[in-house]
Amino acid sequence: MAETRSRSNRHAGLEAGGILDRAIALARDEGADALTMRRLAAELGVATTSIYWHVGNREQLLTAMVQRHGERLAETPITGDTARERVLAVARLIWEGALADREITRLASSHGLSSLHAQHLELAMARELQEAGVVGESARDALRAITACVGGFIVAALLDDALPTDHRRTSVLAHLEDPGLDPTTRSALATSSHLPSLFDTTLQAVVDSLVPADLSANAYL
Amino acid sequence: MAETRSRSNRHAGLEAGGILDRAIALARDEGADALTMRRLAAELGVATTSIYWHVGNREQLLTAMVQRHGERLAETPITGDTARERVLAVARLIWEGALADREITRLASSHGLSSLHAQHLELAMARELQEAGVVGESARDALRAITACVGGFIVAALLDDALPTDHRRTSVLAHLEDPGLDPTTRSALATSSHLPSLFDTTLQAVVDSLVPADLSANAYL
DNA sequence: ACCTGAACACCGTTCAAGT
DNA sequence: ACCTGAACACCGTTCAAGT
Repeated sequence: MAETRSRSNRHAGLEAGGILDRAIALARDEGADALTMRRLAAELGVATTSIYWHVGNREQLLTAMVQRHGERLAETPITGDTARERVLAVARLIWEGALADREITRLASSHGLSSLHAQHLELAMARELQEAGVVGESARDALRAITACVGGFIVAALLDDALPTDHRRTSVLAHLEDPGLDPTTRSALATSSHLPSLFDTTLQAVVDSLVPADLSANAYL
Repeated sequence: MAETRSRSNRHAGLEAGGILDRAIALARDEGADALTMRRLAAELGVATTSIYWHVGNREQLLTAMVQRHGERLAETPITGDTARERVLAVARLIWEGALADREITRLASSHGLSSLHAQHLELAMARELQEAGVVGESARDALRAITACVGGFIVAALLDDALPTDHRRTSVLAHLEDPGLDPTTRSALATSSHLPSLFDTTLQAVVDSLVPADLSANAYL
């Protein structure tokens, strides 16, 4: 589909890294569904089976892609004055990173690879939690709860742009007849929330309930 | 695979409802992946193409399945003394319902049908929010935030039993070398959280941040 | 070591044809 | 109106064979 391929590719110069980058680009540009073994091979100008030699089967390909993409997400530095703020900042980074490359996120989430995708950012969050005085099982639980909520908001956001100006609107609830439901609520359900700010206030509440307030507010001084 | 089929099925007595129930049972018993058009047809003792006549293509089949299953989930009565408690009770119902038939939930979530799945329970939550004095855009946002977090916990729980005693443990974080990370945290990360209680405390915090405390505590008196 | 084409066992979907 | 079989255009994967 993209490159011309010489009749006999005795040594095509393929390497795992290049294949993964092509796969990531293909999924990002043409959608997660476009990433088939055959299509990717065509994009690389190579026989389908060559991919198997370098990166293995489809599941292994997806895993390596998500892993690679996730490492890049964790390169952004974390800002914030208190450790508590930095915990929230990492949550925001996971959210923004996932939404920046939605197709990769979609791929990860539909194959149970979301935690692998956010792996490195979760480690950063573990460090900030520790700075905030949360360690051991509390840290594990806090991490689990925060990332669960972040993940939930991410899939909510992905669903929102899946049905853009579709008839069955943002909330399926909108057209479910119900007496007794306040008419202002009813009409509000037909509109969409501003997810980024809703994300912020909600995650704030979750973090506040899990990490103690002051303690190490100035741990760096 | 299941029934014998008479050579000429001039009138097999198929109806949409029966097909959907079979499909739900098949997915629940043999896993979401087992639900193919061909397999379902075999289960019904009918030609593959018959399904298309009654319920349409695969996407329409899945939508109708999830819809039907979701209606049944909403039959459980909601308990709780205050409206606030009942909001939380509905959240727990969504969580428990999703986990009771994981394969259906998996099917719904991987096809962007989660909100359709929880549709009726979300309506119930909207009613309880209203009882708690939350209406209009606040209700819409509260609903959105709560269901996002609930959804996040659900996929977290689904992932947990996807890798049961696998080597790459509950948290992929466990084997990510990091100096500076507290050893108690490090070893805690290799164990799994008790999700049900973590769900409760977290959702409690989310609900508390979104619905006012007293107001209609005894709205029923 | 690296890459190929052929082949296998699946998919979802369409459609003309039967009763 | 309801149901069928054949056919089409895809999949992922294996494997013997080439260089």
